Amino acid sequence: MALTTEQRIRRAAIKLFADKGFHGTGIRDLAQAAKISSASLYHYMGTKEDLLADVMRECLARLLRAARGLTGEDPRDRLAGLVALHVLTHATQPAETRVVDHEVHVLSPTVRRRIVSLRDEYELLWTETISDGIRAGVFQDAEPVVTRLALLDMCNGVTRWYSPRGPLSLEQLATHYARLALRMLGGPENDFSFPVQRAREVVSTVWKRTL
Amino acid sequence: MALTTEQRIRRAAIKLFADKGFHGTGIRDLAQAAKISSASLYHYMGTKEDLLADVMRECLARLLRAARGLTGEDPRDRLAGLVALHVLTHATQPAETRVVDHEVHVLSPTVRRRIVSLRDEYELLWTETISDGIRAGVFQDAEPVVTRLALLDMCNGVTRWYSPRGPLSLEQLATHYARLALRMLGGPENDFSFPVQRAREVVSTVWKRTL
Amino acid sequence: MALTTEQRIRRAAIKLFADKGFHGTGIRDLAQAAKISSASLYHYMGTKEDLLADVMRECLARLLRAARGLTGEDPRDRLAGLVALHVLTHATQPAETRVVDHEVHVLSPTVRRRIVSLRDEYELLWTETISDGIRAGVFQDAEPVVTRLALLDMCNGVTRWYSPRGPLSLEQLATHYARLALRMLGGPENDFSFPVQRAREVVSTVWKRTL
Amino acid sequence: MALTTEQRIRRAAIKLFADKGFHGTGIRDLAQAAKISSASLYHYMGTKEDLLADVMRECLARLLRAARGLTGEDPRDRLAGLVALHVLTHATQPAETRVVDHEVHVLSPTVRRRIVSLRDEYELLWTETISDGIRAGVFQDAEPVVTRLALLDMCNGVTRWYSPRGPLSLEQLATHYARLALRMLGGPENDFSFPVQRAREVVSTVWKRTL
DNA sequence: AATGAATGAGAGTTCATTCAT
DNA sequence: GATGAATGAACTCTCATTCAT
Repeated sequence: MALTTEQRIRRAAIKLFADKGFHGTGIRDLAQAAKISSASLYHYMGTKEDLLADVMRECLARLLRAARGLTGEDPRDRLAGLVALHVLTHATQPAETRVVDHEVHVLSPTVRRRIVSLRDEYELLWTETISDGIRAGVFQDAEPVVTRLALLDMCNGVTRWYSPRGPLSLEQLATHYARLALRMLGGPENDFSFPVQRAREVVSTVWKRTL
Repeated sequence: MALTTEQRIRRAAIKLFADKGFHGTGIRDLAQAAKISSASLYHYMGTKEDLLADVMRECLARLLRAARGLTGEDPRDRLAGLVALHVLTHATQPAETRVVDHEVHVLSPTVRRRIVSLRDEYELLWTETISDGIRAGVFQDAEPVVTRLALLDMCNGVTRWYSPRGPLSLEQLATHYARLALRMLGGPENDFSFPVQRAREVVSTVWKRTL
Repeated sequence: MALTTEQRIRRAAIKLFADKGFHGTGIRDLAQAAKISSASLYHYMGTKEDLLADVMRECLARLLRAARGLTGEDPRDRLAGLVALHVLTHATQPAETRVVDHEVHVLSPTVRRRIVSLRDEYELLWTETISDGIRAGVFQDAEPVVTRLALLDMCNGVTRWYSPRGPLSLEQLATHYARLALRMLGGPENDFSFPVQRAREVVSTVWKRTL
Repeated sequence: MALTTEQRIRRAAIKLFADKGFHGTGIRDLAQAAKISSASLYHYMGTKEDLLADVMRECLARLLRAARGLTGEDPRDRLAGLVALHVLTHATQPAETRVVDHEVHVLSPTVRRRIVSLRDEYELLWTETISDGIRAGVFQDAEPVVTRLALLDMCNGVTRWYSPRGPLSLEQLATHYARLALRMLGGPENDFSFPVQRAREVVSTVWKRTL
């Protein structure tokens, strides 16, 4: 049940990149945290940038998979689900999400493109949901593109401050954010039947396997 | 009217720290961008960290000054004003705000404390405004602390994507965000009389002098 | 039989610190003299100061070990032995002794304390020997503390000028200094039976292994 | 009565070179201690090395002048005088003598030659005195050259440890060293009539004017 | 007489990475 | 599979010195 060397490296990378940033983390820091020599790191990874990209890719892939796992015909339910998923992911995987959200700019252009396109794929789900809602008349918003960005930025922020030891449970957090989102889109705030508990399970499943 | 050396250094620092991050920016990069030798940099600054802290301090001070310049009895107007100010600042000073928002973690504890306390002072204005609105019954929100964080995160995001060459004018942007904010706080979205134009002037004035 | 890298570094440090002083010796000088890159130096040492401290510690430890290896009941013989040992060490290991004698002041307080305490341990042997001699009535001296300092300073000087190609053999040098010391302490100059040859062997043994 | 700028610079140089060594003292340290800007330093001195050489030259010149001022037909008296003078100088001008004794090796060859030749001139007085004593039969020593070196090294050491707040007065110190010297040269220790008080006056006179 | 501004060179140290073992 | 050894390049920062004002 002990972690494999590869997993230890990824865990170390996530923690350190999240805490000190990519440029603030040295190869020796990684090696020490992963309990191997710095030379041995290079058996398991390409360059330091490759390690970062791998971590990002895997995290985004999981988020995307989770989001795709969401069903629901009603756009309000789908949006509430996306928000809950996103918020819960950021609340329970703060290190991973910090890396994904904050370190894109250090990637070289080629690598960055691949990561960003994954992110775009994910954001497309939000875009579609919002469009569907507007088309169906359940959302009112004059600037859906901007609102989508505002929603995502708002939800991303959770990674920076949420603490399970704080006053809010994960359920309360997710529910509150879902309400905020619906309000932002001009819908009655409680008009969604998405079971937040369901989002927790999805997040939990997707992140069960050690990265 | 040409920039002084000190100003060139600050401009260079803001641009480079914003683009490549603090750790991603070398002292030689700064020197080159400021068109002096790297040794000369040290005539005008202490350490690289001092330079970062100076920039952050000045930016936050200006934001705080602008926010304090806002008047308005009605909490809805005050909130709309804060949002407009924040969003316009992030839209028109993207480099400065990126540095302030993203590089706090590289500061050493002592320096960080001073910067964070400035930020706290600023956020207190938001907290008070929201409280006032709830007390006055014009806002409805069960989690005002969380909502304040959500609001700020949402507005911070603007720095990452807004482009004056995009479809939205600054006025439209600010107005839209003010509406979103009011919606989030359970108020009728158009129920504010804050003149966005006024916020533009404040921002413009505060940032007129070269940093 | 070739020197290891670690030994080459120590030899280089001793030679250069002795010739040009600690501050006068650059890390690149050390690297060049040790025939490795300056980055590689840091595989084998901590900081430049650590390297200096290591060298000093080892040299003092050897001197101390040699001095403790001296026997002799008669204080005159013991003093003659200490003088011979000290002088021969300074004559045959001029670089090492110069470093130990001249570079203490560059050490940071913490490190300095450790080095000085080693030196104090060594000087205690001299203090005890002089006290014994006075108590036994074979030495006459009104200021034994000062005289001990004078003796040590006198013997330290040898490192600066002795040359094996000069007119004095090591035996003559050691014998002469032993006589001077006994004269200083008011004893008949030839009244000691310490075999200088014995001191040579001790010194030789202690310094046989490459530092 | 305040010091001139030139004097402040010299005092600063002496103090700092003595405390931290030539290489350990920066031009900015000197400027700060002399209370002028580092650029202004260069109005009063040539290079940093020139400053060191000037200080050394002046110190040695004063020592030489003092030594030449000594009279006395009897070699014992003359030797006692030289020792007293040397020891008192080192006890009362510790910073100056430390610089002169410890920093010769940082001088470039050309400059060093001039300094060393001054030193040689001074040491010649010792050599002659010892020779005279041997020729006159009042000294017995088989290795007068070595003994002269031993004497000087012994006396130089005083600069490192003498404190006016210690148990020895300057008179006691000088008298003790004179005795040690005479013992080393095989003369009866008290067989000298040189008034140590006289040496104090000479030293005092020579160093009255601020360097 | 005095100095702020400026700099090329170099300081000690760490960087990510490679490779022989 | 693992690592000690090695390095060129780069790091932040300080050096002694010059010069226009």
